[in-house]
Amino acid sequence: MNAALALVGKGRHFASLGIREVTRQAGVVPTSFYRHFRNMDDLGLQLVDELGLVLRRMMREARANVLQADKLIDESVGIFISHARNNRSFFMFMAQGLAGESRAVQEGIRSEMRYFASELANDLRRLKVADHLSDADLDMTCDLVVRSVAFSLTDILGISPDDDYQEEQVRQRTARFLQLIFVGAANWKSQS
Amino acid sequence: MNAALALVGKGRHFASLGIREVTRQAGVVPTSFYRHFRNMDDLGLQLVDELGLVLRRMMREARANVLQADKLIDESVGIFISHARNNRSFFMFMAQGLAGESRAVQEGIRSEMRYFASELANDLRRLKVADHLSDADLDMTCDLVVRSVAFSLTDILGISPDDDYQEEQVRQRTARFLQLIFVGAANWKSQS
DNA sequence: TACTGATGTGTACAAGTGTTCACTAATGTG
DNA sequence: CACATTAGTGAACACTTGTACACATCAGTA
Repeated sequence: MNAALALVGKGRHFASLGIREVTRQAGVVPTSFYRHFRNMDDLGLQLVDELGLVLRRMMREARANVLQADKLIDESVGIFISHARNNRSFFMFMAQGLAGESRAVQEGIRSEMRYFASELANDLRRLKVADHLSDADLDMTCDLVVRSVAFSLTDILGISPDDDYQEEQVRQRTARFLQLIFVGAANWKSQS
Repeated sequence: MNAALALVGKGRHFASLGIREVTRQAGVVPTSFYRHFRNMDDLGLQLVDELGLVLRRMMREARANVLQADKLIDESVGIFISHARNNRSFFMFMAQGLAGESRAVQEGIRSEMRYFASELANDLRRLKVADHLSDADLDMTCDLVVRSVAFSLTDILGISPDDDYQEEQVRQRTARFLQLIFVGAANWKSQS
């Protein structure tokens, strides 16, 4: 799994990886592959599971650092970007998988995102921001937030890892997207 | 190019296509490939160019049908979805390319989206909605709109082409995303 | 100690891969 | 008409690919 991630991190697309290629990168003979996975799709699915762990770690860190609703957005975006930086390959895999060729992987990632969005909604309920929103509308808002941040992935991963200027640009743009969405949510009339 | 698109439409990922595979689908001998393209990346780039045409056609139709700002959102989302339906393979290619393995294709699609967003901004300026927004803020809003719609691609393309119920769900959700964004824009205080 | 389960190794094979080269058929222009 | 350009052909090359099978190594347990 690390070998596959490493290749993805080097710019390869997961869908184009072969068993031999992965085992070669892992420093192991091709046949060993079958001791762990039935095929590449299977490996992809297990990567999605690990991706879930990464996202949960990120969420935990965000909850620990974002104490008041004040700097919520900037802080969260910052945490997200630094995680995307430190787990570059994982997030690349995620971005690829959203339109990948394995339906199962696709659905897995989608489901991780839904979970993430629902947890975000819970946190916002707890923080008592957006009390005027119905549950459904809050869920929708969080869904849109998660999607927007996820889309920013393609921005972040597209720039060189040490281009601090461009990274700052992405950070600001993403934060403003979220601000725009939250302004929308604040003025949203539920059941309109 | 049609052969490649056809394979993508069948669920394959562009990055995993080979020259022989494409020429086989095209009913042509592998060597013929080199008469038209230098390699698969080259083919991808030319597909991006054609994608531009598809998007422009879509924009033209939208401009013709959306006369008043009244039903703007619902109408536009409808047009988008019907185009995504009729050019399924093209939009699949687009969704894949955003995180594809060819940096050039990636950049090409990104640039088409930027162009689309800027045209949208111009249209909105012409319609005199959002007059209170600075140019930069309107651009940002349109960028977010285009991203959200683009993300919906993965929703639409994920469902079976004749599942009308799910398609209607996606249509409504996408429309509500855009409404939320526009409510945000309407209450946005520029240069805040 | 002997056994078992998990992991890794070599060898093998049939099929598929990208790319080359010289050749052919059709097209439209001078 | 002759000629150059374009698109397609077929054989050949050296690799790479997925997968199967029998075998080796090691950990831990009874």
